[in-house]
Amino acid sequence: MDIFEHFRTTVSSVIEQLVTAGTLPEGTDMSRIAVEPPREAAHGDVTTNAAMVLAKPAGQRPRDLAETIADLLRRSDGVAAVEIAGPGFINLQIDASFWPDVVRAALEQGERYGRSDIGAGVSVNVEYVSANPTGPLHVGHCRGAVFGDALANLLAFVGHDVVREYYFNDAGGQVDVLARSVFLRYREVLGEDIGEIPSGLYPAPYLIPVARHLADMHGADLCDMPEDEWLPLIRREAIEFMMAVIRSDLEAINIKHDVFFSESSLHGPGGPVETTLAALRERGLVFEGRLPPPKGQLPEDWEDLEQTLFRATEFGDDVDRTVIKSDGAYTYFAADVAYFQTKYDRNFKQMIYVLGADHGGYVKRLQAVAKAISGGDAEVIVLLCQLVKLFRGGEPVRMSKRAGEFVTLRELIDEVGPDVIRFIMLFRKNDAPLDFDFEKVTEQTRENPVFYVQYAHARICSVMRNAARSASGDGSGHLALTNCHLNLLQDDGEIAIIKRIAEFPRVVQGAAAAHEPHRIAFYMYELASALHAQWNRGKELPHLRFIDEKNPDATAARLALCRAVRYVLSNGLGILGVVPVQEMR
RNA sequence: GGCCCCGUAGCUCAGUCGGAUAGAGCACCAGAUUCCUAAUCUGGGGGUCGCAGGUUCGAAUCCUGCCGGGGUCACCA
Repeated sequence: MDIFEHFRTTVSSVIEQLVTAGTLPEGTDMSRIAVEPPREAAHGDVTTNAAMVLAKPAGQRPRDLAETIADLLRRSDGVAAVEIAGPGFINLQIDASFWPDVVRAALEQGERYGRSDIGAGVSVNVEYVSANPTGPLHVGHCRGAVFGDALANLLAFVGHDVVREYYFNDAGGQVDVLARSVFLRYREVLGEDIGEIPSGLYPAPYLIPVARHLADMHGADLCDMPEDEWLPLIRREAIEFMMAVIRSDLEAINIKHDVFFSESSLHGPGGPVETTLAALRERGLVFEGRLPPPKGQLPEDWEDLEQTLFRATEFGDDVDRTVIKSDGAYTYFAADVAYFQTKYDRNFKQMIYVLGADHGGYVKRLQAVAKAISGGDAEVIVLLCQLVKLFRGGEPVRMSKRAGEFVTLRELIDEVGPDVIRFIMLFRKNDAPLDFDFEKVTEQTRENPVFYVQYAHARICSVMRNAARSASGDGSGHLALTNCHLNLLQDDGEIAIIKRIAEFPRVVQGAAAAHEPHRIAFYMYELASALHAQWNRGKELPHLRFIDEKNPDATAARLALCRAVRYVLSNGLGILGVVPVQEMR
């Protein structure tokens, strides 16, 4: 039950009548016609700009054409009144008999209400987090993690086949540094005095447990090995250990990936890196060459070296990108190219990369790769999350990554809880910066939107519990609720809630199309607001209370409405990955 | 210097593929609880949508230029 879809159809059929009548030319473009909720409730329930958009092809003034359209709309089903306003808006007032259908649809569809199939047939790969396995996740990873997860939920909700993917760099210098750092800790665990951790190695103590594990398994054996023997062994152990830590941190904020993709699996003889680059070389897109010096300030140690390059400029990038360094090693980007190829081979049509704002420079090269490999068949969508600034009581929290001092995601979860983190992170557009204050977000105050929305859900649950106990409320069963007299819901506040419910599918589709899960969070807030407002009206006007023992029929209808709201809250919070709590005390 | 993002109420932010009188929370002021959870609600004041042009029936939204803030800029991961 999407009323806007319904009335879009109504408007379309009216336009077709006008085409048949010759008022409008054949093949009139209807794509610019909007059928949507007006910004102001006073303007009716549904509004369309059709007359203004079609005025030119019709050769009429907007308001004159609006009159013609309005006349036809007046005769359509479900339309109670039609008004022309402003420069030519056509405002529809929906027949009161329509609203019960909205509630009924929400109840019947329940957990499916708001879902759609607009994404059917388009498989999407959403890659997010993808932090290196060299340490636990910290707050810097948090926003992208939550955003990516909610986006994946959202896309799945509208019918996409979604795979949630984590790409981890287990090849290259960083993980060797990790292994050496662990080796040092290992010797420390065995009783050796290692002194200060040399610069260039990871100083933080989170590696000690890995070292202890190694000591348990191997005793002191590794000390006697040459580096080229212990390094790969420790590296493997350390990566496995860190990935386990990362996975469990992610689970603690309700995030689960479908695929953990290893960078090193791309390397090796005959592997994707080799074959992908070879194929591009065949096409002349990978070649030996030199790069112009970088613009602006020239780095001290810049040298004009011959490298192996990917011809990114042919696909819209600013410069060609190195795939094999002057020392013969592959760049990280070379693995990226091969990685994209594997995604493309897995038949994804959209590859979404959720990255931090500091990776903005990667957008063009990733899109260039997509164009080169898929020829435009698959699309790379890069979504950048702005950084999060941490505060405590208004004071910035200082972090120094070099000294190993940073707030880990785990600490954040332990202190404020997953729901607060997720909702706050999603209650903002992803490309806007975010200040996160430990103290403010844990206060259960009115300025905390998480509790506001959860409270609405808890309130409904409370009403249900009370209704189940009282004589009038035995109709908490599903069928009893859908068969009750929903046309008794006539109070302005009740209608306002129903209108919100009616918007949900549209909001979900808009949010999905724009890749903006925050729209769901704001919608949740508005729906909660409508519910709280109606609750409070019952204080002054007892006959409007959800449970009115003198009026069992109205009570049954309102319980049905509550249940519908509960489904919407629960479905929406489900997309955000926030738990719809049943009780708050 | 090149590229990307941001600039909306005192503060933090929404603003639907361009729509009507630009919205919400906080803060401030005035109210609401014998009664379904006051973690709630009702009312009030508060705006040069950074600036200047352009596109059109119509611009916070699209285009150009400028101002201000942030990010990023060969072989690093």
